[in-house]
Amino acid sequence: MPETSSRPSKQSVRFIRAREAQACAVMEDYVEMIGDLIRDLGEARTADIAERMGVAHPTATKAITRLKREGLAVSRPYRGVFLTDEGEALANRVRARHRSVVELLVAVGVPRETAELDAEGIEHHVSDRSLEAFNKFLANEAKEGKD
Amino acid sequence: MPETSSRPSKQSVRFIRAREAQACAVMEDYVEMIGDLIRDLGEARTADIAERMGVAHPTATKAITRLKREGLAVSRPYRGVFLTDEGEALANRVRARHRSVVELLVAVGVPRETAELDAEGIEHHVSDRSLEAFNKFLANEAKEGKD
DNA sequence: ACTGAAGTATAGCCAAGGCTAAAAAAAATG
DNA sequence: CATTTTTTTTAGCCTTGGCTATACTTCAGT
Repeated sequence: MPETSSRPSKQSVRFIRAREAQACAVMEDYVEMIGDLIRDLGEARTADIAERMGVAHPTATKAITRLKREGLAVSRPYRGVFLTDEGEALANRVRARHRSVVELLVAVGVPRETAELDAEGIEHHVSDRSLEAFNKFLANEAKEGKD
Repeated sequence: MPETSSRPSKQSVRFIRAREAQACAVMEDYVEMIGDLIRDLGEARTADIAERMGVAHPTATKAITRLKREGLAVSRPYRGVFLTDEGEALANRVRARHRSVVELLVAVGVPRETAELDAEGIEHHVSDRSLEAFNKFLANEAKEGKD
């Protein structure tokens, strides 16, 4: 992995970071989706993955190949896809983060339906630091609502 | 064995939407950056654009080519880049949205520095609907803080 | 006015992530 | 048990957005 730049300017850091986050986004989405399918249907089939992700079947197959290469999933030809422990851990992290993002958006006044749509893109760029702040904010809201 | 394959997936919509938003993200970033450079330095040169975006010069050149094709910018070879009216309008929209996202993150408790970093990726997925909610929330915060 | 240093553009490579069309394997049906 | 239908994979193409190396302008300093 070659260094991106010998001396990144201060302004450039955030763009580089955003690009890195984006590079993980698709993998995160597939892993979460596979986790959902296994939970709901007992297995994740290529056709279902593709259909729910809104892509053509071959696109899903390619993504699964990358997932396997990254050690996040396993599968045998013409059989369902399953997550490794690492993949499952990622899926759970992603799912939790997704929920928090949706809830935060709703909490600040975004209509739930819009929140669900926007969260899909937003979530991949929410750092642990921001996520922590979101959860704290939500916990506080819940407490105040109770009084 | 539940027969699930006949059900058309509504979930795919949000992924398709997120992909569309992502496709605009790079263009939006370059347009905003060019606007900033023109404002700060009077012109936007390729080297400065590349340096601030954190990419190699040819990558910036390619992006500028796409911007010109989309009617967002104009330039003559070996000369600076300038925005069309459309490009300038986009830059202003993007800049305002960026500011709102940062302020919202700060308002819910994200440290300012983290907010600046995360906002860069998040902003491209914030719909007009969400943006409206953000601004309303911020205006309300400001008012309550004043009392 | 020349020459060398900056700055800019082009050529060509790569991987990701879309697509369609076609082949291959598995499953279902007569 | 053969045949058809469904599902999955493979092959091959495209664009985006990175990169390096090289070529071409422009500009500045003698």
